[in-house]
Amino acid sequence: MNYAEVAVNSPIAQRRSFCYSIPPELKVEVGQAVWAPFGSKTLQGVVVSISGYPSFEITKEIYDVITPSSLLSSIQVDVALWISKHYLSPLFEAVALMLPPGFQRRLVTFLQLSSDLGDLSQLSSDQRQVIGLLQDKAKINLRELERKFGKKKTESLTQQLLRRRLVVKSQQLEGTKIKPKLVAHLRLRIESSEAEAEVVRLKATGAYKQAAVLEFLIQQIRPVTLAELRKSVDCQKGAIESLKNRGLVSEVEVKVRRDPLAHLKVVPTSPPTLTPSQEAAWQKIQKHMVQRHLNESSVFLLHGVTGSGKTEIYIRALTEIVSQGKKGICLVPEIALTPQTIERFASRFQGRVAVIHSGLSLGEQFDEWYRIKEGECDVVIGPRSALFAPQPDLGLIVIDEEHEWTYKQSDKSPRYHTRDVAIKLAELSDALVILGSATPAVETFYRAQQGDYQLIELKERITPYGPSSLPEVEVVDLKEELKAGNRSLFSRSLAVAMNEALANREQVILFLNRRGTATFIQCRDCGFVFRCSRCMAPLTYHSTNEKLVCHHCHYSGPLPVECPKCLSHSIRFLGIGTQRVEEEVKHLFPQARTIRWDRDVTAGRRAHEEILAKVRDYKVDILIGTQMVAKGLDLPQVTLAGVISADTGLNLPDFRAGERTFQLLCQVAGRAGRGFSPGRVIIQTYSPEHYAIQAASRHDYLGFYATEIDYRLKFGYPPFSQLASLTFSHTNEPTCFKEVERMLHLLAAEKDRRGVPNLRFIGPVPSFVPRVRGHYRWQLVICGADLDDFLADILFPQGWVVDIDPVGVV
DNA sequence: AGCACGCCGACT
DNA sequence: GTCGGCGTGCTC
Repeated sequence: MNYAEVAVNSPIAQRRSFCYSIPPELKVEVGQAVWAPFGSKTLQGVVVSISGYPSFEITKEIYDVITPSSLLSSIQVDVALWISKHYLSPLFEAVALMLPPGFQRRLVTFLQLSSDLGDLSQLSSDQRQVIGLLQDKAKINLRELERKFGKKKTESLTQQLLRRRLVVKSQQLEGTKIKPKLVAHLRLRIESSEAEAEVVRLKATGAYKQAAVLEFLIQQIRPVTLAELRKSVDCQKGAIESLKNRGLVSEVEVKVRRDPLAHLKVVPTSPPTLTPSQEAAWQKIQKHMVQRHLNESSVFLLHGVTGSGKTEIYIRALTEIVSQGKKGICLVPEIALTPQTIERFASRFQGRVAVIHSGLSLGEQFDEWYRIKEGECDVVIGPRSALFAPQPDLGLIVIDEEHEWTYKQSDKSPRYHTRDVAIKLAELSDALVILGSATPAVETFYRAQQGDYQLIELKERITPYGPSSLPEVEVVDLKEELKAGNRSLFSRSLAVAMNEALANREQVILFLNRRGTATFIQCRDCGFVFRCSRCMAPLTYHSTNEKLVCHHCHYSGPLPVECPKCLSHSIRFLGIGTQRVEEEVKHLFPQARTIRWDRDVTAGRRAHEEILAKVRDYKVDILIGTQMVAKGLDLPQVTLAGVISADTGLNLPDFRAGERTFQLLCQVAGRAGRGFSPGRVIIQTYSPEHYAIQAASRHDYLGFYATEIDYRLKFGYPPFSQLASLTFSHTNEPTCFKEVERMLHLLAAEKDRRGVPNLRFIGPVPSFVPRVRGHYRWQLVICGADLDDFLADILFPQGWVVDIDPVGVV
């Protein structure tokens, strides 16, 4: 008898697997999806290991397999186990990252009348109503009753009726959400020689249309769709019908692939010639790819400024791995997953590219998943989730813009970091990793300096017009502007530069860092800040509908006329939004055509594309936007980039604030001057002496890194330690605080008991957003050398969110 | 999350 | 006495 360790889809299973015996008639392997009895239900699960001995005294039998073969490779299973262990996430959630789209199906509970209806007297009116409903419908979904009576009420009602044996419960599996797409195709039902004879006969009787259809089908090797037929043959439905009726052709349902790239016009391109600096970088990587040296790291950090041609190196490396009979995954930030990027890869790996992103329909995702699993894709390209594509024979993982914070999944469990999981996956697959960035994360660069990764520099910047230097950056001190009596959003330098650019018919980007407190509203007299009553987050003013909006819970309310605290009417919009900037631009430069690019404007799916096209086609002079404009845009005509205020991000209570600001400013600086004319960048700030701003103005990554790493060492922050953020949320604030205190004492006691050195606790403090949807949030941060072992046995009750290696506000 | 078991109040 | 309330504990 064999036994399987199964990760079951139950919230109580948490980080454990459960042991089941494998009935002899079932063929079960690691990575396979199975139905397993669990308590009173049957749940979906995935086999994580198989052994000849049970790990539990009383085991139940696996009920059935869900799929005939494995869905996850054994390497993927190992990665899931690692994710669950390292990020303290439920095992099934880690496994679920790698399951095909739409895999998870729930059990639906139904209620129906029992066969012998007993005593119906002495029932309450609600109970009688339920019986009445069941008499009408025979079977009723418990969810429907919940909608009618509410959750609590339904529970007691059903329990009463069940106990009286008036009704019985039954469970049924929710229908599949996705099916392979079937399309009607036409094919010949007779031999082609017979069909030829038929054509002659049809023509003789004057049925030219039918004859034409038949002639067309004779030439086809495989069944064709009606649409394909109509492209070549002009025919009506009647002609096809009569051919079908006479048994000459038949209609068959053929499985077709929903192809997300179908609309792209992909022209095959040949590799461009590399610049000398690209060539040098590529030689180093290629040498390692062709002949691996065991003492050299298989992780590369490709450090190259914006526009230095990193993408071409990725493509060369992917091509090389494909030529070795292996496959690759290329991860890009979601925002960079534009049609241009996809086209570029698609044209180099003709028909062998799979794209995964949130914009795809579930059906498209499903089809891509199985196409990848079948080994039909040399390269999978997508955002962080593409790392879990079922790519067989994985040889290379590329992570572009490695420092991007969106590579960390923070909003839901598992709270994994794509870079760290990718390195783990590569290690288990014996694959290579290329991390690329103009501004590598401090942790990454540190590891490269330590020799854990191979550092490859790409120094030269190239544009479509040849090599170019980085734009000249001017830092403007806003304190000086105030002294000079300039109260406008634009410093004198920026205003002059904008005027010049507009006069030369050149384009301008205005960048706004809107994180933190950029758009709040304050009373001028008493300093009262308008906040959301549910979340305590500062409210944002939207001039389009003259309303205040909470960006956390989407509360929306009218604009107040007076301060609720001091009744003053001097209410002022502090901080700046893109709307405010646009208004001021329109006021100062009435002739300029402006466009805003932020989350509010780009609600639609194609909005990004439309805005980009407008800028490309010179329909716009000034582009105003938030973080989004800084990322991945290649707009050759832009010669001036202005940062309205570099400070907002600097003042966040986060040890990475400096790093984040530096990265953003470098990205903005990289936007200007990618074309013909040299670019120019103006950074406005109240702290011009700050090292992040100074270094960014000199395009000096190494200078920034040197200062930053000293600071990290001095305060014991990563990479010299590991962090974990523990957040507890509760509707009652004292309860919330007490629980966090309790946890702190528990952890401190555990630290002493085990004698763990170099472990410190920060907090308890209210979270950066102290209240969300009526829940108070308190936070505890742990900083230590190795948190995996320390946290492994700590029990976190309901309401705790544990984020290992967090990014963002810590 | 559900469902069992188990221990106390309002009834036949 | 019993029916039925919901507190505690378990699910391979």
